[in-house]
Amino acid sequence: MARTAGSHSDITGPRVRAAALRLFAAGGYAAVSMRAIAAQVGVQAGALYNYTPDKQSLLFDLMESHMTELLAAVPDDPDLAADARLDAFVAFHIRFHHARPDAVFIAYMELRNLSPENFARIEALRRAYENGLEQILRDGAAARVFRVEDTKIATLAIIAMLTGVNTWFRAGGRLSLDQVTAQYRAMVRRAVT
Amino acid sequence: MARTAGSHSDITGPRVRAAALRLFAAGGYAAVSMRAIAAQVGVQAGALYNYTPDKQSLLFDLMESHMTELLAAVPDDPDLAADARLDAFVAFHIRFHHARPDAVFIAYMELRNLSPENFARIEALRRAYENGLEQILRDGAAARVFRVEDTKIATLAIIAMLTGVNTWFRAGGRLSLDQVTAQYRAMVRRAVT
DNA sequence: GTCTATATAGTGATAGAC
DNA sequence: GTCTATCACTATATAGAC
Repeated sequence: MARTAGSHSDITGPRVRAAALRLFAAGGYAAVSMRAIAAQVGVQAGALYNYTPDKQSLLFDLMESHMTELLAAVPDDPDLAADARLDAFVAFHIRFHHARPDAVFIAYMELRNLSPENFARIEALRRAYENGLEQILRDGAAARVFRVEDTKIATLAIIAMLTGVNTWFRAGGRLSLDQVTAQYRAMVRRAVT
Repeated sequence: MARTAGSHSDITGPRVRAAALRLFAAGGYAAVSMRAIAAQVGVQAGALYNYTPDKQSLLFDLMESHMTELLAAVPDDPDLAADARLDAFVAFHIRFHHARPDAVFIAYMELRNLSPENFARIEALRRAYENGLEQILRDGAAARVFRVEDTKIATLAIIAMLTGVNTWFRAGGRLSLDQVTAQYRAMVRRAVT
């Protein structure tokens, strides 16, 4: 612990990321200044550059972390029946995204602010996630559990439908998240059966 | 036609709106400068203020026009059977949105850049559109043509699913828009039946 | 209606003291 | 690691000539 007085990189770094996440989600990447992020953290703007080489890297890191966590957390047990795997995917997607509204919002809204190389990396992660669902649909179609004309279209349709929950669901409303999940599970199942 | 020489408001106005629509969709409202819009139109930045009081009004006008056109164009014949009305809604939504990718993108992505009053006006239009679909689902449920646990959730799920087509469909690809529409129609029908 | 010029304020990023 | 100070730009919006 021979740490220099005033050294707070272990705490300030996460705080910079947290502030950027919140502000980018609320106001949009282009509309948020480095000074605004610094003010949230409680430092001067120049200090931020100890934690990120530039503003765009900050955005990319947030998006990459989100996508990596998503891929690490998505459950899939190929030994289960396809309909059970689909149910599990639906429940997971809704719950995971509900827990991270800011990261989800950024991951969908700020893609155009990434450099071409960074954009490609995020897109690859997103596609890997989609492929997980598509494999479930394919296996289910092969086992004649599902009836899906085109698994790619069904994949995109289901993900768009599920992600949409984030735009309107608020805890404490008319329905609980479990109730909402149950209804989406039923709609998704019927859509592919 | 006693028009002053150099007066082009009848042609410049629409060109300002078209340029703003394109640039806002491509780069995001906050990242697009009035100078960039002016350059696209072929005038100096100051001249834009003959057509809009400020940048934000330009955004609002684009969004309001889009939503008004959407509401004016959506077909619904209450005398038809509910399933036929739903099919017509699906086909309309996909086609209308496909024809206006920039306006659709802006309407979903730039809501946070509206003033509270303007935001409320756009939201009201959006809700009116949703209500049109919900009424179809309600009528179908009452007639026992549909089985929908919660018509509000089903409405939001269907619209999210259909709007998602804009994020990936490109003409000239593996499937035609009609083929895509047919598959979404089938999935939507099954989801509520 | 469009131009040029400008007021006023903000931007991302860097240098060097401590 | 954080600060202050600053560079080099860019922003929206307006004033007044034409």
